[in-house]
Amino acid sequence: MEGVGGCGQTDPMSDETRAWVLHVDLDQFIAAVEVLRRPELAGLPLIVGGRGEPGERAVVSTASYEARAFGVGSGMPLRLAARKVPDAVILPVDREAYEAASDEVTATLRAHPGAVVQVLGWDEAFVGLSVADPEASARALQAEVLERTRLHCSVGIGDTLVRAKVATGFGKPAGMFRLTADTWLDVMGARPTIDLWGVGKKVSARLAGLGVETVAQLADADPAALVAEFGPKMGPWYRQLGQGGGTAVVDDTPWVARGHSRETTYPVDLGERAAILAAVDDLFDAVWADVTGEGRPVVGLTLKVRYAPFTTKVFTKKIPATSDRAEVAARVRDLVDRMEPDRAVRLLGVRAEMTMPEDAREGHTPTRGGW
DNA sequence: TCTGGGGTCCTAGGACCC
DNA sequence: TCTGGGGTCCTAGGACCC
Repeated sequence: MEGVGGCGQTDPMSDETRAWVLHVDLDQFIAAVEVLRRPELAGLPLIVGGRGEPGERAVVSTASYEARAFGVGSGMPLRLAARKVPDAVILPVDREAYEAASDEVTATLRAHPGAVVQVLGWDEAFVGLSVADPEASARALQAEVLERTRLHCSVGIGDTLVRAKVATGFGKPAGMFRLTADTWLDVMGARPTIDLWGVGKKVSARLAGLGVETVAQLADADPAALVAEFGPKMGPWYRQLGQGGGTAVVDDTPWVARGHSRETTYPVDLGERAAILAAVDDLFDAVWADVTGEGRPVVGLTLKVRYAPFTTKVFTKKIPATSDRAEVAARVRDLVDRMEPDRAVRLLGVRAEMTMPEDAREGHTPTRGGW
């Protein structure tokens, strides 16, 4: 991969064919899907979240640009968002509609000649391509997605997954941006570490405690200090992240879920044990349906409890692999018995972990989250 | 402001074994 | 006797992502 006859410098506009990572990210995905099926909403402040009731215990999934202008963003309590934008159109989350639109986009990307596609979520994917002109490929992908789904997307172009993912932010909306080893520190070096994919509030604060404030400082941080603070895996990983490094290989291994879960925040806190047991049974029914759909035995269970107002406890239990519903239900009941009695419950969650097939996602990218 | 739901992966500490 | 060291498994908690 060294430049043939090169003198150490690579021409950023070289016409040499090489492997590129393109990160395709749909703009305002959920709001855009809603506008497609209800064109009269175009141009209105639109908020999607929960069951679409402004007073409920829920948060904003997506806000349109018009609503964002009022200071509404993802993750904000729906109640607060409704107060900020009294005229907003508030819609319930419609997972099936978004999944259907998402599948269309994925199919479009996969149909692109030579594309290796790794889906990250409803509205984004990595596309691996060996080409000479990645911007031309990005334009082509945008046109193909727009033609088939009427949705706009932005594209980040990089020589690693991390650089492609970060680049996308500079291409929004509906544009593209290239970020490589040559340009990474020029563009990102002076920015705070929290701008990195995988660094949140807690980690950026701990980094600041080590005197590491910027991406450039993280890229050059003392490896031993990072290991001491974050452990043998995450320490080296954060340093590499500061350099925009990591894998350049887009992995299209089919997704295999490790588990399934359901959780519910109740509009009114649960007090009676009978009500709690009934609620856990409902959650378990839904989880069991997902698990049996996979056809793999259950090997672990988790019960999540939020006692009002906001103390969360998690109880976990490994169990011998089984596909016997009554058996698993009995183990769930064991976990319920660990709950503190006589405490009001605001949230309950049930999760089941399944056996993993051999070699599934083996050696996959050390990134975390829903992908 | 008062905090959803569905995921993944990492780390620390204790138990247990050799 | 009054003390090792390593490995593995399990549980609980934390952090992050979309």
